[in-house]
Amino acid sequence: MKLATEEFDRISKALADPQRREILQKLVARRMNCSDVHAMFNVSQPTVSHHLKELAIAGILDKEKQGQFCFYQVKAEVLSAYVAELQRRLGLEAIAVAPRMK
Amino acid sequence: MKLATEEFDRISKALADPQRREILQKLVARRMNCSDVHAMFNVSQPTVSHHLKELAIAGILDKEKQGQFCFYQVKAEVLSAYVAELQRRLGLEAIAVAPRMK
DNA sequence: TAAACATATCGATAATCATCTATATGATTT
DNA sequence: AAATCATATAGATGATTATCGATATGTTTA
Repeated sequence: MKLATEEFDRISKALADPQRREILQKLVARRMNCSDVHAMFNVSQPTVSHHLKELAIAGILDKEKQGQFCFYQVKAEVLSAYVAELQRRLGLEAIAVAPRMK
Repeated sequence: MKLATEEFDRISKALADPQRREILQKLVARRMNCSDVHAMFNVSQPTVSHHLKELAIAGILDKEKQGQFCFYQVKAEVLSAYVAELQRRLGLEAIAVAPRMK
């Protein structure tokens, strides 16, 4: 999966706010709805909703409506693609460690 | 090398501005002084100076004064540590990373 | 159907920040 | 010593944004 520069920059921005980063980390652990997230932090419900929207727009969260609830979960492929692209731009090479022959 | 949360967040912010990210990418390719960088972009010299300072404060650039010139170069270990920490926080499989040979 | 609940949107505000011009500081050169 | 060059700082401005309270919208339950 290849990220365009605008997508890459959007994700970088989404990760740059500490509150939003913390929310994202909670969602890495498990899929949650908005009030679940809200219960974990000391910010208002609209603020949580806003951050979730930003993360979703950046493409790193999936939004799934179930009745009155709205579940969010991380899109691991996008996160992986982001990190890979970041490594490429920073000149860091991923070293694949080959299993030793026996 | 282990990054504290404040250092991690500072780096995330430093990477979040596209102009600053582009400057950083140029410095990944080679060590440069301020006017070299300035010559590559359409922003004023003070703006370049500001971005270089932010990157240095974040700990991802090394600043070395040589006479009237001031050379900046990336600190690959810090970038590696950042990416590793990012992967950890995003729940991505940590793979070994190393600075590219030059 | 009315009340309660979950989430999103609106509009406002304060803080942050990217950028500029002008200028200061310090080093080299003539 | 004066002029020139490299970089940093000061101060201002406009844009972005994190946050809030109030409210709208849509869903479930009593």
